[in-house]
Amino acid sequence: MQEDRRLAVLRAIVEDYVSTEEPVGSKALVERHGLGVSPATVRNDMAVLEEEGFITQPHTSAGRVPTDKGYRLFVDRLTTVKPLSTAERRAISTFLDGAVDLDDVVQRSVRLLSQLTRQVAVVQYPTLSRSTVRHVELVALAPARLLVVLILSTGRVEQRLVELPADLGEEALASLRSRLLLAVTGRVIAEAAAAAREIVPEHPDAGDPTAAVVEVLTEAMSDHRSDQRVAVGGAANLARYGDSFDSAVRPLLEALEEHVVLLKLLGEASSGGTVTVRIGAEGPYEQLASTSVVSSGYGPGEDSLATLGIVGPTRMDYPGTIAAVRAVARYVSRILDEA
Amino acid sequence: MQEDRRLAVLRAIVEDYVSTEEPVGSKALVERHGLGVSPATVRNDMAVLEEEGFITQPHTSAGRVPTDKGYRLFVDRLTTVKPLSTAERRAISTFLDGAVDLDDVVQRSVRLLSQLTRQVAVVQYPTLSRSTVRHVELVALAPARLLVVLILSTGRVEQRLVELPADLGEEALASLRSRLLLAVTGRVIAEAAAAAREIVPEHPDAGDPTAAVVEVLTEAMSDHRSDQRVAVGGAANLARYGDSFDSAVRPLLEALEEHVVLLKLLGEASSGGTVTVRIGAEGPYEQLASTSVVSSGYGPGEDSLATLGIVGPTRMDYPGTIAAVRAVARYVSRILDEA
DNA sequence: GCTTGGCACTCGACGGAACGGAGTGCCAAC
DNA sequence: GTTGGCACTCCGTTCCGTCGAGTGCCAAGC
Repeated sequence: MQEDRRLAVLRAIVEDYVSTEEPVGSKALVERHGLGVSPATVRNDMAVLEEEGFITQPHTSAGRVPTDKGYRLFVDRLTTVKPLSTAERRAISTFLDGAVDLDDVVQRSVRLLSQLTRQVAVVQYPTLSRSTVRHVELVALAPARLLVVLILSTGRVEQRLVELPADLGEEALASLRSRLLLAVTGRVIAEAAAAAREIVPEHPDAGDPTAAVVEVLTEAMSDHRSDQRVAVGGAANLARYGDSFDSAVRPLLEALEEHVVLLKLLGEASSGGTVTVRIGAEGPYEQLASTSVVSSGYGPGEDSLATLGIVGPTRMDYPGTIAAVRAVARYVSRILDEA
Repeated sequence: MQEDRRLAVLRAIVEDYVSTEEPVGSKALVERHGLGVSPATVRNDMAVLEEEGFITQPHTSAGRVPTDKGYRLFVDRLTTVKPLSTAERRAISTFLDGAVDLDDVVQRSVRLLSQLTRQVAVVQYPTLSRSTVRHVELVALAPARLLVVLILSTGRVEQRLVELPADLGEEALASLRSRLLLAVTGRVIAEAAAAAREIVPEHPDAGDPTAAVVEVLTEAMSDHRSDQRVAVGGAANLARYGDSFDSAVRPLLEALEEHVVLLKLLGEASSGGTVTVRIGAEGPYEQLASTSVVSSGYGPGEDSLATLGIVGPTRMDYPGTIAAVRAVARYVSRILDEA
């Protein structure tokens, strides 16, 4: 079937271009891959592939380069699963097993991902929104100064300082604490926030602390700032771009500073451990038209609490990258499961 | 005095080279600065300056470029204090006053510094070592699972999970908590850790939690990992390097990933708000021979808890950068003072 | 004793011409 | 449908030649 061979040619072009970074010509293609046909035949196939928009030539009489559409087809239909090497597997487990807390897990994941893929890695901190409240603690730092500590099922701890309108006695504190606990523990934060707002002062007077504490607590729960935290690593890998500096590296470096942008790039946490690939101009930012994003949701159980992934040039080793992202996402999920 | 004029020439060379990025010649120099002498005279001065090692020419018959030694002299003796514009002052206060907690202060400082100086900014999180323990809280998450929360005078909160050998009753928990508080609150962490280690189990048996808790707590106190946390921002400014990519940007990007390296670069926190400038090869890393570091200690009161600063090319606007770093360090210190 | 104008010289940057090579498209033959 | 042949197209490189900024030196001037 010519159709099959054309796809084989496309695959070969993608693979060659990814490894050599140079437009690939018909002759080299036949030599490096055992296609069993002559360069002329490949040229015919290439002409068709170009007509269909899967490849282009940078200029007449140069080799061919895959287009976004070409990469898309390659990723969707031509990718053969590339199992990680045992060395890589071992690297993942030794790297991540040493983590001491959530923060550390995220930090290590970023580092690991960037080293495995040799790309810029981005890991979103687990979102608050779907997590539950494990505990609330009120700590009196001074008579009229309270530290509110909120502990979530993901292991994240948020703390806020509250200045009270008046001094607070031991028993008032204990009472407030127990009522708070009753209202919020075990609940998903959205519900917990609602329940907290239901709490009314026991002795409504000017000095009652309830309102102040509840306000701070619900504010901490719905604080979207914490939803948007991400860790970034491996920016040094950008140095490999070398050429195409202004067009590719500069906007990417800028994007890396804007965590909001990064989150949008990573996209919705695809549930169930599926890896999402967004190629070039498919993404929402014009300036990042020559970068691709490979991302996956992660989280304990079946849930996807957050997303992690890498950002790199459209010309990247998709099979290897996808395998690495998937493996890390799974491993991190497992760690969160255990915790 | 010719000596004075020579210094004026050096200053002019530095200023011109910093703003134009090109070797500066005698003629252009006389034109742009009102030196009141002829190019030929300037050439003679330049020859002397070159002989003394303050400037070089990239190649014969090109203009002159300052050497590290030249920048050093410029910074030490020729810098006129350059007050910040009111816009900049306002930017600093509006930017930093909105901070909600320590983490936020650090994040905002990095951002602010990188925007003010248009360089890569680095801010070290306040060190634990000189801070005191404000509070310790033990939270029973489950009968045999304890969350240890350590609150320090800098506002930093460290938390650790402890698995206990056996279940723990209410009163045993309360007793342990109060004994801990007595031992550690108000003390500098080194002393606090020592005091904590003195605590012996009340009822020494296999199930006693004291040992486990104390171990985790002292470990958290002496954890140097937290000493070494830094925030980095403004890497996008590296894009302005453009030329000299491999020689300058790549090693710097790599250094930015290695927080240990960054800390070494920032150097000892110079106390008392003095700004330290390390120029080119004066630094400890060969690969960063063409970058300079401008840093300052900061912290509440007279202490320097940590360091902040910027990293940039040796060819930078030293007066402006020094002013910005100093201003930010002072402002951050003031904020920490108030907290 | 500096300072200055003059002058020959150096060397990189820039631009155009020539060349080689990789790659293509097309066509006729199989 | 495949293949070999062939003319053609450009790109990248190299090789000048020119231009100009800048220098160093020297002799004259203040």
